[in-house]
Amino acid sequence: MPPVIPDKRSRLVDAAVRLVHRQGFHRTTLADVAGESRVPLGNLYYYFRTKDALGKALIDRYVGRYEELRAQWDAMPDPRARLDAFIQMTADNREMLARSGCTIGSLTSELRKDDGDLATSATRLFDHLLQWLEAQFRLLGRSKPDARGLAIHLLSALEGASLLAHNFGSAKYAAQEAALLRRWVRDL
Amino acid sequence: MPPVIPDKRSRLVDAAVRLVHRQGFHRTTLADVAGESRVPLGNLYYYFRTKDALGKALIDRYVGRYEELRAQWDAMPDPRARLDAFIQMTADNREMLARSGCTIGSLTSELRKDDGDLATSATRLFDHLLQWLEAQFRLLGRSKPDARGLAIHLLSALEGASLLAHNFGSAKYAAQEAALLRRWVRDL
DNA sequence: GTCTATATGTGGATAGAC
DNA sequence: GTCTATCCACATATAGAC
Repeated sequence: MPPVIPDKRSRLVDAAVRLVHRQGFHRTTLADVAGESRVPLGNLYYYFRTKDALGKALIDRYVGRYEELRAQWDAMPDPRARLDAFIQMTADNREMLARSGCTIGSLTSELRKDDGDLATSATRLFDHLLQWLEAQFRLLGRSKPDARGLAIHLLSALEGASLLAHNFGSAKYAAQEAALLRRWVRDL
Repeated sequence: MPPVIPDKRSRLVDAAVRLVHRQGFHRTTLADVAGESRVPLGNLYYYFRTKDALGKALIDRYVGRYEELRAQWDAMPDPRARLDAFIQMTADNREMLARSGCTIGSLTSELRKDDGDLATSATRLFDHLLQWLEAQFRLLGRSKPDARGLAIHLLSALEGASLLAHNFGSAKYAAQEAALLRRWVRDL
């Protein structure tokens, strides 16, 4: 049986994920994506009629990733352990965060300054995440507005720490803030 | 006496500040900047030989702004009041943050993905800020590593909240997180 | 479905008159 | 110092053969 080679569409999105994270969406050309995935440029247009279409597929890919992670976290019995796992992810990815920042954070920050549909379609990523976080704090007995505030605080702190790690090119910022937030959740 | 018209160089940087904040650096063309500041495109190159040179002037402008703010804050006798004023700035600017995000945060996040000098020159903005914050926490009696961690936490949370406000196009995220952080500083 | 060649538009940058 | 006209590189997108 030959090794499984992902279909071209997936390969294109895979390449786009890597390149966009490293270079940003606007600075990543379709020729870059075609080259990285070893698909001729003209052929790329068979799968994605415009660059925006590729952008949407990129966002869909992130949504899919998030749903997988969420399923893993939801398998844990304790909401506190779930939050801990969520925070730990930032510590685990600290080197990548130092190199290129948070995939979602930097993408939304970039795309929100555009005017087309892409500007709004990145929004839903954080929306899902915040709702899930809010649900965990509610399970810890917090009132609805209180839980919302804590969810925003936690996500803000992690996104900001990723931004700083990226700004300074140093994983320490992500690691240190993650450690602080883990203690914060433990003592809540 | 005729009204004071800022010299062309300043006008160009002023226009760049507005446009880059709204559209991002890469999507802001030199023609945009020339148009906004009513300077013919060819003439712009007399003041800035390359787009990167304009980018550096942009960063210098932000450094200047920050030094003015810092002088105001340092005039306050109490470090707790200084931190409070720092946080309050995010609440005051919440509508602007919802529209275009944090000027420094989104600029550094964008430029850090480039390879030239610009990528590193945006870094110093947060560096100055963190050092000042750390000094305030030290004045509150914290140990050096402790103060550093608190400074990172505070800046992270505010930058993350700005990112969320921008992502959702809603000032609430900035306002709510600022309120939470003011209570946090008060009770430290 | 695949791929080469190319059209089209745009943006940074320069030439050179004034 | 100022401004018009233009060059050139490059990125998105298309045409059309296979």
